[in-house]
Amino acid sequence: MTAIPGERKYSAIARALRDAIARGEYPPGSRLPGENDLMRDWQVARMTARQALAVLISEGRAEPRKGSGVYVREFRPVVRAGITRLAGGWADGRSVWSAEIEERNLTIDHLDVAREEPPDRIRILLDLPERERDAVVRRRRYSLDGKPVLLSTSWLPADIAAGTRIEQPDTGPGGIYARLAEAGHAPAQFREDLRARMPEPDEAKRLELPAGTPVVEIARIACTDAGRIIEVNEMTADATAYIFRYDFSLE
Amino acid sequence: MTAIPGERKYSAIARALRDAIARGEYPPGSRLPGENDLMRDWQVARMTARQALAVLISEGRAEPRKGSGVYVREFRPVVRAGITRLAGGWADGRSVWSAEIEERNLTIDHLDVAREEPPDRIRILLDLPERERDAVVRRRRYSLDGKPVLLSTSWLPADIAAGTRIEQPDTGPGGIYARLAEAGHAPAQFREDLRARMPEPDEAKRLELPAGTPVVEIARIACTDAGRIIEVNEMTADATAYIFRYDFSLE
DNA sequence: AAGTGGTCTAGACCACTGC
DNA sequence: CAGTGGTCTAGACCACTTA
Repeated sequence: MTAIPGERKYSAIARALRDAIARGEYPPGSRLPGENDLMRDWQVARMTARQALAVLISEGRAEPRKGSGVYVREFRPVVRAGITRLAGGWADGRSVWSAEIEERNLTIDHLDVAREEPPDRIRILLDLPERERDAVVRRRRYSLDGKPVLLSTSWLPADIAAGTRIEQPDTGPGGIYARLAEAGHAPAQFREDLRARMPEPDEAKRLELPAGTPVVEIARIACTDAGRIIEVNEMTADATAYIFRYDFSLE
Repeated sequence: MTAIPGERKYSAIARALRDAIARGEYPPGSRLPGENDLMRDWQVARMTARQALAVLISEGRAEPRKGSGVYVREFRPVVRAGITRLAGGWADGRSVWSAEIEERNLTIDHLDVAREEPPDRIRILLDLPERERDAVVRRRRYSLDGKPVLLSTSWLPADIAAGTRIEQPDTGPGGIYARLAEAGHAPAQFREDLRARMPEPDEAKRLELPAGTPVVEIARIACTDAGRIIEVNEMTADATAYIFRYDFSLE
């Protein structure tokens, strides 16, 4: 414990805990000293001990569980491959981060399909005609080993998707892109825009996110050869659950 | 102000402020009611008012300035195109988010080049020989309109890069990739792995991040046709400053 | 039933900002 | 110099988890 002149009490406590975690004294999943422990060990008031723990929580290093304690968080991300179009010669699995090789159980939790008038930003992209402002919307929630990790909302023009298997829960082999191709609107180009931010309160609830967990928002646009946008898919992912991978080769 | 049964005081205050921001009552950059205002208006103790403001701050919606007030945050991201290999027909600028069209001033703040022994994860990827464990490392900091937004650390094998213009601050036209190509190690494939997390304390300092700001970590690997990894670039970006864009076409 | 974190009060002093 | 957010104390009651 090296003292830093002028350092705040809560900050010194937080730093001591952070260092102890880094040294492996509190492995992932283990319980940290609680408010009462810190009050006793450091001779501080309750709110000061709480503030120290709040630092680690907001850094995403610890997770409070009501009535139980504050625990060191575990990170076990899966790789989501955004592009997989490799010319070979690329040794797979090469990553700076310890990626998950073992099998994980990624399932679809919730699925509903409807016809709705989309929000403005979607309507403009899909270029919906005046007489038909509705679109087909597919909403999904994905869970990884039982924990929700991804919310996905996919919009398609009704004049293409309505009445097809795209409006069924099970879209058949090849999914919606195969169905779009059969309907003469084969997707040819994709764009994914990513950004990270802190979650909205309702996203935090639906993804069961502890404090200090950002989300990654992905907007995927699919486009035909003719330049028509045939799908807009907005996704919100638990940032701690995913590594987003993009591979590309020159020629 | 709709009451929610059982809702906590701080939560109700936070929700009221959040809704007021959403309604435009407090535009980006404006000052929110302070601790003293909230204590008076809601008849609560100081810590309760603080907690309400802390909710908005940790959500990334507000930013405290010592001695001045709590302010609504502004978001003006730029688009970073990870891949730009378009077959045409793609109407550019199509995005779900209001992207920045206007010119922004992205500059390199800091730049230093050195020869160092890299950390293990890098050494393994670069497959450095036993007799030469050093690598050439280029560290950069980028600022957008004067605010630091990106830290970049690029590692290259010394047996390729040492003594070349890659070790100069100015690498010449085409940058390091052109120099690598001239040396017979043209990059042919790239991989970018992205993940979002809360910043380390020193990253928060170097990027001048207010609380509630995640960072995006990007690990970029460049590889020759022969399958040799010739560069590993680790970047840390202010998540509020960037939209990461990946375009790709089938065939 | 004991221990835990979550909320809340009513004070206090400090450093910093902006007029 | 007045107002602001930042830190800190010493209490209190509550809902929840765990044994």
